[in-house]
Amino acid sequence: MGRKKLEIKRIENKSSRQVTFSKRRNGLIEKARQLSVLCDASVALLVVSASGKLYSFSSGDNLVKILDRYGKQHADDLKALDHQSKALNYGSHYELLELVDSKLVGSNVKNVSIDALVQLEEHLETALSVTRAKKTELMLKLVENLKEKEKMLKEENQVLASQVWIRVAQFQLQVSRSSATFTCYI
Amino acid sequence: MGRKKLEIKRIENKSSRQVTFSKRRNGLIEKARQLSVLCDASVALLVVSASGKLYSFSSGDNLVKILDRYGKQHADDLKALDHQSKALNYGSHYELLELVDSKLVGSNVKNVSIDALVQLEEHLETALSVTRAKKTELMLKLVENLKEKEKMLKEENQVLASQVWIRVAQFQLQVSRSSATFTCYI
DNA sequence: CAGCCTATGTATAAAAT
DNA sequence: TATTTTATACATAGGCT
Repeated sequence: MGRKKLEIKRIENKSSRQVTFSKRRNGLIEKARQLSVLCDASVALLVVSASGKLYSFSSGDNLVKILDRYGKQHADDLKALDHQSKALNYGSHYELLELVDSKLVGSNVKNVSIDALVQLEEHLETALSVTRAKKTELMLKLVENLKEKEKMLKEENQVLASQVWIRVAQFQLQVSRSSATFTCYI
Repeated sequence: MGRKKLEIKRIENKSSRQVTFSKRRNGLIEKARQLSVLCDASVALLVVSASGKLYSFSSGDNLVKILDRYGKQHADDLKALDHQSKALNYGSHYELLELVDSKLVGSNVKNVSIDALVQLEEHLETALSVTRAKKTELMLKLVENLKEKEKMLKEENQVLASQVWIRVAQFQLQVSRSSATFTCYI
Protein backbone atom coordinates (compact mmCIF):
# COMPACT_ATOMS: atom_id res chain seq x y z
CA MET A 1 0.00 0.00 0.00
CA GLY A 2 2.67 2.42 -1.02
CA ARG A 3 5.09 3.17 -3.83
CA LYS A 4 6.61 -0.26 -3.43
CA LYS A 5 5.53 -3.58 -2.04
CA LEU A 6 6.85 -4.02 1.46
CA GLU A 7 7.80 -7.39 2.89
CA ILE A 8 6.39 -8.01 6.36
CA LYS A 9 9.61 -8.31 8.35
CA ARG A 10 11.48 -6.00 10.67
CA ILE A 11 12.44 -2.78 8.85
CA GLU A 12 16.19 -2.46 9.34
CA ASN A 13 16.56 1.24 8.51
CA LYS A 14 15.96 2.99 11.79
CA SER A 15 14.41 6.17 10.46
CA SER A 16 12.00 4.53 8.04
CA ARG A 17 11.07 2.11 10.80
CA GLN A 18 10.19 5.12 12.97
CA VAL A 19 8.18 6.79 10.19
CA THR A 20 6.33 3.59 9.39
CA PHE A 21 5.63 3.03 13.08
CA SER A 22 4.12 6.46 13.43
CA LYS A 23 1.90 6.09 10.36
CA ARG A 24 0.75 2.53 10.88
CA ARG A 25 0.14 3.09 14.57
CA ASN A 26 -2.20 5.98 13.76
CA GLY A 27 -3.86 3.92 11.04
CA LEU A 28 -4.36 0.98 13.37
CA ILE A 29 -5.89 3.11 16.10
CA GLU A 30 -8.26 4.70 13.60
CA LYS A 31 -9.28 1.26 12.28
CA ALA A 32 -9.91 0.06 15.80
CA ARG A 33 -12.13 3.07 16.39
CA GLN A 34 -14.05 2.48 13.18
CA LEU A 35 -14.65 -1.18 14.01
CA SER A 36 -16.02 -0.31 17.41
CA VAL A 37 -18.39 2.29 15.95
CA LEU A 38 -19.52 0.46 12.81
CA CYS A 39 -20.14 -2.88 14.47
CA ASP A 40 -21.03 -1.86 17.99
CA ALA A 41 -18.09 -3.81 19.41
CA SER A 42 -15.73 -3.30 22.35
CA VAL A 43 -12.17 -2.80 21.28
CA ALA A 44 -9.02 -2.30 23.29
CA LEU A 45 -5.67 -1.72 21.63
CA LEU A 46 -2.23 -1.28 23.16
CA VAL A 47 0.96 -0.45 21.32
CA VAL A 48 4.37 -0.14 22.90
CA SER A 49 7.20 1.08 20.71
CA ALA A 50 10.61 -0.56 20.94
CA SER A 51 11.76 2.49 22.90
CA GLY A 52 9.01 1.98 25.48
CA LYS A 53 6.52 4.68 24.50
CA LEU A 54 2.93 3.67 25.00
CA TYR A 55 -0.07 4.35 22.78
CA SER A 56 -3.55 2.99 23.31
CA PHE A 57 -7.15 3.05 22.27
CA SER A 58 -10.20 1.70 23.96
CA SER A 59 -13.87 1.99 23.13
CA GLY A 60 -15.20 2.96 26.50
CA ASP A 61 -18.15 0.76 27.39
CA ASN A 62 -19.20 -1.90 29.93
CA LEU A 63 -15.82 -3.31 30.76
CA VAL A 64 -14.23 0.08 31.42
CA LYS A 65 -17.17 2.15 32.60
CA ILE A 66 -16.00 2.51 36.18
CA LEU A 67 -12.47 3.28 35.12
CA ASP A 68 -13.72 5.82 32.62
CA ARG A 69 -15.96 7.64 35.03
CA TYR A 70 -13.16 7.86 37.55
CA GLY A 71 -10.69 8.90 34.89
CA LYS A 72 -12.94 11.64 33.51
CA GLN A 73 -13.50 13.20 36.92
CA HIS A 74 -9.79 13.32 37.49
CA ALA A 75 -9.08 14.51 33.99
CA ASP A 76 -11.39 17.47 34.64
CA ASP A 77 -9.77 18.30 37.96
CA LEU A 78 -6.34 18.05 36.43
CA LYS A 79 -7.39 20.17 33.46
CA ALA A 80 -8.62 22.89 35.82
CA LEU A 81 -5.29 22.83 37.64
CA ASP A 82 -3.42 22.96 34.36
CA HIS A 83 -5.38 26.03 33.41
CA GLN A 84 -4.56 27.75 36.68
CA SER A 85 -0.89 26.93 36.31
CA LYS A 86 -0.75 28.30 32.78
CA ALA A 87 -2.56 31.47 33.82
CA LEU A 88 0.02 31.95 36.57
CA ASN A 89 2.88 31.29 34.18
CA TYR A 90 1.94 33.40 31.22
CA GLY A 91 -0.24 35.92 32.99
CA SER A 92 2.45 37.00 35.42
CA HIS A 93 4.64 38.47 32.71
CA TYR A 94 2.12 41.05 31.61
CA GLU A 95 0.91 41.67 35.11
CA LEU A 96 4.40 42.63 36.21
CA LEU A 97 5.03 44.87 33.22
CA GLU A 98 1.76 46.66 33.83
CA LEU A 99 2.67 47.23 37.47
CA VAL A 100 6.00 48.80 36.58
CA ASP A 101 4.46 50.99 33.87
CA SER A 102 1.77 52.29 36.16
CA LYS A 103 4.39 53.27 38.72
CA LEU A 104 6.51 55.07 36.11
CA VAL A 105 3.73 57.13 34.54
CA GLY A 106 4.38 60.81 35.22
CA SER A 107 8.11 60.42 35.92
CA ASN A 108 10.49 62.10 33.50
CA VAL A 109 14.12 60.94 33.40
CA LYS A 110 15.23 64.14 31.58
CA ASN A 111 14.55 66.21 34.72
CA VAL A 112 17.99 66.27 36.36
CA SER A 113 17.39 68.15 39.65
CA ILE A 114 18.56 66.14 42.67
CA ASP A 115 15.15 66.34 44.31
CA ALA A 116 13.52 64.95 41.20
CA LEU A 117 16.03 62.12 41.02
CA VAL A 118 15.44 61.30 44.68
CA GLN A 119 11.72 61.18 43.99
CA LEU A 120 12.26 58.99 40.90
CA GLU A 121 14.50 56.69 42.92
CA GLU A 122 11.75 56.31 45.49
CA HIS A 123 9.20 55.61 42.78
CA LEU A 124 11.38 53.01 41.19
CA GLU A 125 12.14 51.37 44.53
CA THR A 126 8.47 51.17 45.31
CA ALA A 127 7.77 49.70 41.88
CA LEU A 128 10.63 47.25 42.31
CA SER A 129 9.58 46.02 45.70
CA VAL A 130 5.96 45.64 44.63
CA THR A 131 7.14 43.78 41.54
CA ARG A 132 9.37 41.50 43.59
CA ALA A 133 6.62 40.77 46.07
CA LYS A 134 4.24 39.97 43.24
CA LYS A 135 6.80 37.77 41.51
CA THR A 136 7.47 35.81 44.67
CA GLU A 137 3.76 35.47 45.39
CA LEU A 138 3.05 34.15 41.89
CA MET A 139 5.94 31.71 41.96
CA LEU A 140 4.87 30.37 45.31
CA LYS A 141 1.33 29.95 43.99
CA LEU A 142 2.66 28.10 40.95
CA VAL A 143 4.68 25.78 43.16
CA GLU A 144 1.62 25.11 45.35
CA ASN A 145 -0.39 24.34 42.25
CA LEU A 146 2.18 21.94 40.91
CA LYS A 147 2.47 20.18 44.24
CA GLU A 148 -1.29 19.74 44.41
CA LYS A 149 -1.33 18.38 40.88
CA GLU A 150 1.43 15.95 41.81
CA LYS A 151 -0.59 14.75 44.79
CA MET A 152 -3.67 14.14 42.67
CA LEU A 153 -1.68 12.29 40.03
CA LYS A 154 -0.17 10.07 42.71
CA GLU A 155 -3.64 9.29 44.07
CA GLU A 156 -4.84 8.48 40.58
CA ASN A 157 -1.89 6.17 40.11
CA GLN A 158 -2.76 4.29 43.26
CA VAL A 159 -6.37 3.82 42.23
CA LEU A 160 -5.35 2.66 38.76
CA ALA A 161 -2.94 0.16 40.23
CA SER A 162 -5.70 -1.34 42.32
CA GLN A 163 -8.04 -1.39 39.32
CA VAL A 164 -5.64 -3.75 37.58
CA TRP A 165 -6.43 -6.41 40.14
CA ILE A 166 -10.14 -5.66 40.29
CA ARG A 167 -10.32 -6.29 36.54
CA VAL A 168 -8.72 -9.67 36.87
CA ALA A 169 -11.16 -10.64 39.60
CA GLN A 170 -14.13 -9.49 37.54
CA PHE A 171 -13.02 -11.33 34.46
CA GLN A 172 -12.37 -14.53 36.35
CA LEU A 173 -15.77 -14.29 37.99
CA GLN A 174 -17.39 -13.81 34.61
CA VAL A 175 -15.66 -16.91 33.29
CA SER A 176 -16.44 -19.09 36.30
CA ARG A 177 -20.13 -18.13 36.27
CA SER A 178 -20.51 -19.47 32.78
CA SER A 179 -18.13 -22.40 33.20
CA ALA A 180 -20.93 -24.91 32.58
CA THR A 181 -21.19 -23.78 28.96
CA PHE A 182 -17.61 -22.68 28.56
CA THR A 183 -16.23 -23.61 25.21
CA CYS A 184 -12.90 -22.67 23.82
CA TYR A 185 -12.05 -22.93 20.15
CA ILE A 186 -8.36 -23.14 19.54
CA MET B 1 -12.62 0.97 0.61
CA GLY B 2 -15.35 -0.83 -1.21
CA ARG B 3 -17.94 -0.30 -3.90
CA LYS B 4 -19.39 2.60 -1.95
CA LYS B 5 -18.14 5.05 0.63
CA LEU B 6 -19.28 4.02 4.08
CA GLU B 7 -20.12 6.52 6.81
CA ILE B 8 -18.48 5.69 10.13
CA LYS B 9 -21.57 5.11 12.27
CA ARG B 10 -23.32 1.99 13.53
CA ILE B 11 -24.42 -0.20 10.61
CA GLU B 12 -28.13 -0.74 11.12
CA ASN B 13 -28.58 -3.79 8.88
CA LYS B 14 -27.79 -6.71 11.12
CA SER B 15 -26.37 -9.05 8.54
CA SER B 16 -24.09 -6.55 6.85
CA ARG B 17 -22.98 -5.42 10.30
CA GLN B 18 -21.98 -9.02 11.01
CA VAL B 19 -20.18 -9.40 7.68
CA THR B 20 -18.36 -6.11 8.12
CA PHE B 21 -17.40 -7.08 11.65
CA SER B 22 -15.88 -10.31 10.49
CA LYS B 23 -13.93 -8.74 7.64
CA ARG B 24 -12.68 -5.69 9.50
CA ARG B 25 -11.83 -7.67 12.61
CA ASN B 26 -9.56 -9.92 10.59
CA GLY B 27 -8.06 -6.92 8.85
CA LEU B 28 -7.41 -5.19 12.15
CA ILE B 29 -5.71 -8.23 13.65
CA GLU B 30 -3.53 -8.63 10.56
CA LYS B 31 -2.56 -4.94 10.71
CA ALA B 32 -1.69 -5.29 14.37
CA ARG B 33 0.53 -8.27 13.54
CA GLN B 34 2.24 -6.38 10.72
CA LEU B 35 2.93 -3.36 12.93
CA SER B 36 4.53 -5.53 15.59
CA VAL B 37 6.74 -7.29 13.05
CA LEU B 38 7.70 -4.32 10.87
CA CYS B 39 8.46 -1.92 13.69
CA ASP B 40 9.59 -4.26 16.41
CA ALA B 41 6.77 -3.09 18.67
CA SER B 42 4.62 -4.83 21.25
CA VAL B 43 0.95 -4.89 20.38
CA ALA B 44 -2.06 -6.20 22.26
CA LEU B 45 -5.54 -6.12 20.74
CA LEU B 46 -8.86 -7.19 22.23
CA VAL B 47 -12.17 -7.26 20.37
CA VAL B 48 -15.51 -8.23 21.87
CA SER B 49 -18.47 -8.44 19.49
CA ALA B 50 -21.87 -7.13 20.55
CA SER B 51 -22.95 -10.75 21.01
CA GLY B 52 -20.08 -11.41 23.41
CA LYS B 53 -17.65 -13.30 21.20
CA LEU B 54 -14.09 -12.52 22.07
CA TYR B 55 -11.13 -12.19 19.71
CA SER B 56 -7.62 -11.10 20.49
CA PHE B 57 -4.10 -10.72 19.29
CA SER B 58 -0.92 -10.20 21.21
CA SER B 59 2.60 -9.93 19.89
CA GLY B 60 3.73 -12.05 22.83
CA ASP B 61 4.59 -12.11 26.49
CA ASN B 62 7.44 -9.66 25.97
CA LEU B 63 4.75 -6.98 26.22
CA VAL B 64 4.33 -7.49 29.93
CA LYS B 65 8.08 -7.59 30.35
CA ILE B 66 8.58 -4.30 28.57
CA LEU B 67 5.88 -2.63 30.64
CA ASP B 68 7.33 -3.95 33.85
CA ARG B 69 10.76 -2.72 32.92
CA TYR B 70 9.28 0.61 31.88
CA GLY B 71 7.46 0.89 35.19
CA LYS B 72 10.55 0.12 37.27
CA GLN B 73 12.68 2.60 35.38
CA HIS B 74 10.08 5.27 35.99
CA ALA B 75 9.75 4.49 39.66
CA ASP B 76 13.49 5.01 40.04
CA ASP B 77 13.43 8.26 38.07
CA LEU B 78 10.56 9.56 40.17
CA LYS B 79 12.37 8.75 43.38
CA ALA B 80 15.46 10.63 42.17
CA LEU B 81 13.33 13.64 41.29
CA ASP B 82 11.68 13.61 44.70
CA HIS B 83 15.10 13.72 46.30
CA GLN B 84 16.20 16.66 44.16
CA SER B 85 13.03 18.59 44.92
CA LYS B 86 13.44 18.15 48.64
CA ALA B 87 17.07 19.21 48.51
CA LEU B 88 16.09 22.36 46.65
CA ASN B 89 13.31 23.13 49.11
CA TYR B 90 15.08 22.71 52.40
CA GLY B 91 18.64 23.28 51.25
CA SER B 92 17.98 26.68 49.73
CA HIS B 93 17.32 28.33 53.07
CA TYR B 94 20.78 27.71 54.47
CA GLU B 95 22.46 28.31 51.18
CA LEU B 96 20.98 31.81 50.97
CA LEU B 97 21.90 32.70 54.54
CA GLU B 98 25.47 31.60 53.94
CA LEU B 99 25.70 33.74 50.84
CA VAL B 100 24.54 36.85 52.70
CA ASP B 101 26.91 36.24 55.61
CA SER B 102 29.93 35.78 53.41
CA LYS B 103 29.20 39.10 51.71
CA LEU B 104 28.82 40.94 55.03
CA VAL B 105 32.03 39.71 56.69
CA GLY B 106 34.35 42.68 57.34
CA SER B 107 31.68 45.41 57.16
CA ASN B 108 30.96 47.41 60.29
CA VAL B 109 27.74 49.37 60.61
CA LYS B 110 29.11 51.56 63.44
CA ASN B 111 31.50 53.29 61.03
CA VAL B 112 29.52 56.41 60.03
CA SER B 113 31.72 58.16 57.44
CA ILE B 114 29.85 58.81 54.18
CA ASP B 115 32.46 56.94 52.11
CA ALA B 116 32.11 53.92 54.38
CA LEU B 117 28.34 54.03 54.11
CA VAL B 118 28.57 54.23 50.31
CA GLN B 119 30.85 51.20 50.37
CA LEU B 120 28.52 49.33 52.71
CA GLU B 121 25.58 50.21 50.51
CA GLU B 122 27.39 48.75 47.53
CA HIS B 123 28.26 45.62 49.49
CA LEU B 124 24.68 45.15 50.57
CA GLU B 125 23.36 45.77 47.08
CA THR B 126 25.71 43.18 45.70
CA ALA B 127 24.72 40.70 48.38
CA LEU B 128 21.08 41.44 47.75
CA SER B 129 21.24 41.01 43.99
CA VAL B 130 23.23 37.80 44.30
CA THR B 131 20.72 36.55 46.83
CA ARG B 132 17.79 37.48 44.61
CA ALA B 133 19.36 35.83 41.59
CA LYS B 134 20.00 32.68 43.59
CA LYS B 135 16.46 32.68 44.95
CA THR B 136 14.98 33.05 41.48
CA GLU B 137 17.25 30.37 40.08
CA LEU B 138 16.31 27.92 42.80
CA MET B 139 12.61 28.61 42.45
CA LEU B 140 12.77 28.14 38.70
CA LYS B 141 14.63 24.87 39.22
CA LEU B 142 11.98 23.74 41.67
CA VAL B 143 9.23 24.56 39.20
CA GLU B 144 11.06 22.70 36.42
CA ASN B 145 11.47 19.73 38.70
CA LEU B 146 7.81 19.69 39.62
CA LYS B 147 6.77 19.97 36.00
CA GLU B 148 8.98 17.09 35.00
CA LYS B 149 7.63 15.02 37.85
CA GLU B 150 4.12 15.84 36.68
CA LYS B 151 4.94 14.66 33.17
CA MET B 152 6.38 11.39 34.44
CA LEU B 153 3.41 10.77 36.69
CA LYS B 154 1.08 11.30 33.74
CA GLU B 155 3.02 8.77 31.71
CA GLU B 156 2.92 6.35 34.61
CA ASN B 157 -0.84 6.79 34.77
CA GLN B 158 -1.12 5.86 31.13
CA VAL B 159 0.89 2.73 31.68
CA LEU B 160 -1.23 1.71 34.65
CA ALA B 161 -4.45 2.27 32.72
CA SER B 162 -3.12 -0.01 30.03
CA GLN B 163 -2.13 -2.67 32.57
CA VAL B 164 -5.83 -3.24 33.12
CA TRP B 165 -5.99 -4.61 29.60
CA ILE B 166 -2.72 -6.44 29.77
CA ARG B 167 -3.94 -8.50 32.72
CA VAL B 168 -7.07 -9.53 30.84
CA ALA B 169 -5.02 -10.41 27.79
CA GLN B 170 -2.63 -12.47 29.90
CA PHE B 171 -5.51 -14.40 31.39
CA GLN B 172 -6.90 -15.13 27.97
CA LEU B 173 -3.56 -16.34 26.74
CA GLN B 174 -3.40 -18.64 29.73
CA VAL B 175 -6.81 -20.04 28.79
CA SER B 176 -5.97 -20.54 25.15
CA ARG B 177 -2.39 -21.76 25.61
CA SER B 178 -2.08 -21.74 21.89
CA SER B 179 -1.95 -19.56 18.78
CA ALA B 180 -2.09 -15.83 19.11
CA THR B 181 -5.57 -15.61 17.63
CA PHE B 182 -8.47 -17.56 19.01
CA THR B 183 -12.18 -17.48 19.64
CA CYS B 184 -13.87 -17.97 22.95
CA TYR B 185 -17.58 -18.37 23.70
CA ILE B 186 -18.59 -17.18 27.14
C1' DC C 1 -23.08 -17.94 7.65
C1' DA C 2 -18.27 -18.46 5.19
C1' DG C 3 -15.83 -17.54 1.06
C1' DC C 4 -14.87 -15.64 -3.62
C1' DC C 5 -15.10 -11.60 -6.92
C1' DT C 6 -14.11 -6.99 -8.43
C1' DA C 7 -14.87 -2.05 -8.45
C1' DT C 8 -13.66 1.37 -5.54
C1' DG C 9 -12.13 3.81 -1.39
C1' DT C 10 -8.19 3.86 1.87
C1' DA C 11 -3.76 3.33 3.80
C1' DT C 12 0.71 4.09 3.26
C1' DA C 13 6.01 3.86 1.06
C1' DA C 14 8.91 7.02 -0.55
C1' DA C 15 10.08 11.65 -1.02
C1' DA C 16 9.77 16.30 0.13
C1' DT C 17 8.78 19.78 3.71
C1' DT D 1 10.93 14.13 14.39
C1' DA D 2 6.04 14.97 12.44
C1' DT D 3 3.37 16.22 8.56
C1' DT D 4 2.19 16.62 3.63
C1' DT D 5 2.27 14.89 -1.08
C1' DT D 6 1.91 11.51 -4.60
C1' DA D 7 1.76 7.09 -6.66
C1' DT D 8 0.68 2.60 -5.60
C1' DA D 9 -0.69 -1.40 -3.07
C1' DC D 10 -4.27 -3.07 -0.08
C1' DA D 11 -8.72 -3.58 2.21
C1' DT D 12 -13.25 -4.06 1.74
C1' DA D 13 -18.69 -3.04 0.30
C1' DG D 14 -21.83 -5.06 -2.23
C1' DG D 15 -22.93 -8.91 -4.97
C1' DC D 16 -22.94 -13.74 -5.73
C1' DT D 17 -22.38 -18.80 -4.57
